[in-house]
Amino acid sequence: MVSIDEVARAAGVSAATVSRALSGRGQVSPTTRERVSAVARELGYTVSSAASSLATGRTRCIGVIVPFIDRWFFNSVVSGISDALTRAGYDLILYNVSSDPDARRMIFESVIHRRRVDGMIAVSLELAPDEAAQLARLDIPAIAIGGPSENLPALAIDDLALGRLATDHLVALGHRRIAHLGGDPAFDLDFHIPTRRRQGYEQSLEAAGLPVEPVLYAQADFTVESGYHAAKQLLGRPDARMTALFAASDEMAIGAILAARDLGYLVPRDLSVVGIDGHSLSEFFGLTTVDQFPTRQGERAVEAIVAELDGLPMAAGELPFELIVRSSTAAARPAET
Amino acid sequence: MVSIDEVARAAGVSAATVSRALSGRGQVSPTTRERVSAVARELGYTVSSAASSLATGRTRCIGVIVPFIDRWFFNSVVSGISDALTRAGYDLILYNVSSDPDARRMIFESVIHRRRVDGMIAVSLELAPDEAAQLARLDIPAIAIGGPSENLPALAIDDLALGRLATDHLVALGHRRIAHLGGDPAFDLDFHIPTRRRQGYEQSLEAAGLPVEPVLYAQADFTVESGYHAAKQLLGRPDARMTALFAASDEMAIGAILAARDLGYLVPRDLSVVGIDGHSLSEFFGLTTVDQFPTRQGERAVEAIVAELDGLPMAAGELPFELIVRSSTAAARPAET
DNA sequence: CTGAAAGCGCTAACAC
DNA sequence: GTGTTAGCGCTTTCAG
Repeated sequence: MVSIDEVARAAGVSAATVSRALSGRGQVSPTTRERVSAVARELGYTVSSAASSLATGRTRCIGVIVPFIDRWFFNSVVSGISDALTRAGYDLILYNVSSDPDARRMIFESVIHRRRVDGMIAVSLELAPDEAAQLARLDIPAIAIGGPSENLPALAIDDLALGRLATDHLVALGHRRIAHLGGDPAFDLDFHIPTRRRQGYEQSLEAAGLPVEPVLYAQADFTVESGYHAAKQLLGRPDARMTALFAASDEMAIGAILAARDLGYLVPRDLSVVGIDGHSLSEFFGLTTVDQFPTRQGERAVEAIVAELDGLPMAAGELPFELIVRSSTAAARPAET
Repeated sequence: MVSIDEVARAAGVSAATVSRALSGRGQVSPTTRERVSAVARELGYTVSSAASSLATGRTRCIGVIVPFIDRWFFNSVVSGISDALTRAGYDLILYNVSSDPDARRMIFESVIHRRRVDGMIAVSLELAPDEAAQLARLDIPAIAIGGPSENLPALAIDDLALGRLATDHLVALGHRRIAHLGGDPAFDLDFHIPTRRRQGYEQSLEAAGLPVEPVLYAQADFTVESGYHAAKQLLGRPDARMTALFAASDEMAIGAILAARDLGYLVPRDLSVVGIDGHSLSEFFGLTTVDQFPTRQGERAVEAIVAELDGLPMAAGELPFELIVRSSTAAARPAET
């Protein structure tokens, strides 16, 4: 591997000049810069990140912690993060804490402490107080995506408003018996997303003067399959008689659409369905959804971290979302209202 | 940040001893090791990866290059890689070359040259000769997942055999008119996967003495949506009259199942459908598929790289696959054979 | 078994 | 503008 000294010798300058010429920091005459660049290119020289990091204290790496990498929402966010980091000239170290709790502890206790990253992004991960403390000890900028966090500045999505918007849409269409497919609150690590969306649903009903009925509520685990089964249960209850359903995720909503079909119900004639996410499959299924632009969320997080690293104030804040109306929702039929 | 010297001073030994005690390399008396560990823990000391890398020449990082991170197959592989690397004590740097060609060039020309990684895994990425050359110049172990590569040792999946197995299954069920949903060969970057699977399909037909008919072939882009549309076209052709369909990906197969349903066909009574992948949704749809265990593929790649880094010979080789029969395929009805 | 000392390859003051 | 000189924090001979 060719070192900076070889380049320096070949270009007839000192190592310091090579460093300045190539990094753009400090003054170098255009001629020298040109010559040094040429020599470096010719020799195939690239700085050693280790040496550079050691000297500067910067690694030009950002760590990203996710609970899963094989779920749509998370890999969409990571995709946005990845593109934004590449553009900003940073590498991305992926910490996937999913599998086992031991791995998670390891990561927080030692891995991230090797000072390998200049900043951290935690995606939909509610940190335990001691984990947040570990992060804080690193003394690098860190930001959470996915909900207000007590221990970290965050790009928060207002899940309450999301749930309210989705339900308001159904209410506005004249539906009075609106079911909700939520998540298991025990599985509520991720910023209480299921709970918040459910509360939004309830607020919307109450605002419309509609009762919140337990018979109109079912739990699933955010997947298509679980949504399918839960929706089938709901649709099968003789006492439910809903005309609309709000699922806390698009995947569950898709499951619900498939369940309705299998039971012989027509969507949206017999059942209006709305989801949350903006999942890549939602358009195909004609699903009305509240898009939360996960890729954009990742980009926003990168912007915030990079700004902070550049000495600007970290811009936390709210994340945008938008109701996308497609063909899975329609006005309640007069006979049923 | 506490340094090795502070630990050394606090423990009353030299920095060298601290290094030996903590790394496990070299001889240290049990007593000293114990004391040093205690002090280190107490002070919250962790080695600086930059300093360590500079001194040893090892980064304990593996680079992973993927064309997409937001597609099921790739994030499944990455998930496997990530878990295996965590277990092996390596960090994972993710290079997502999807977005734009400029980014791709950048990554190959300079990013990976900063010697930030000890090894590289390229997932389903056919490298251009110059890209492979860039990689080779790094002089670190590299391995490709996804098909035989001319420029890189590879964990290859035998896509020909995959296509043959899927088709053989349909043939064995007595089907004579078997359609194929393939991928766009122009989109064939990824080791000619669509082409190979199609060839396997054709081989199987020929072995069974069946003709290869263009009318039974359609192209899509591996997604549910494209599979849906292509299958609908195929099923609508008056001259096709197929009783079975082999799709080159599970997502397309799922699209085909949905298309058949929408046309009023019953799966598998009117149409048997088989896919390839072992997609997480395939079980839900009762899809018969050839599972290619992507998570396992990632693990295998890590094993190979780590072995090579430990001085053992790199174990390239073939990847396993398995036919999983579910409810989307059934024997051809006698009347139709 | 332990310590001293020489670097790993680069950057950042500080001179000139 | 450019070179000199110290390190950055760790590992690893080499002595003892």
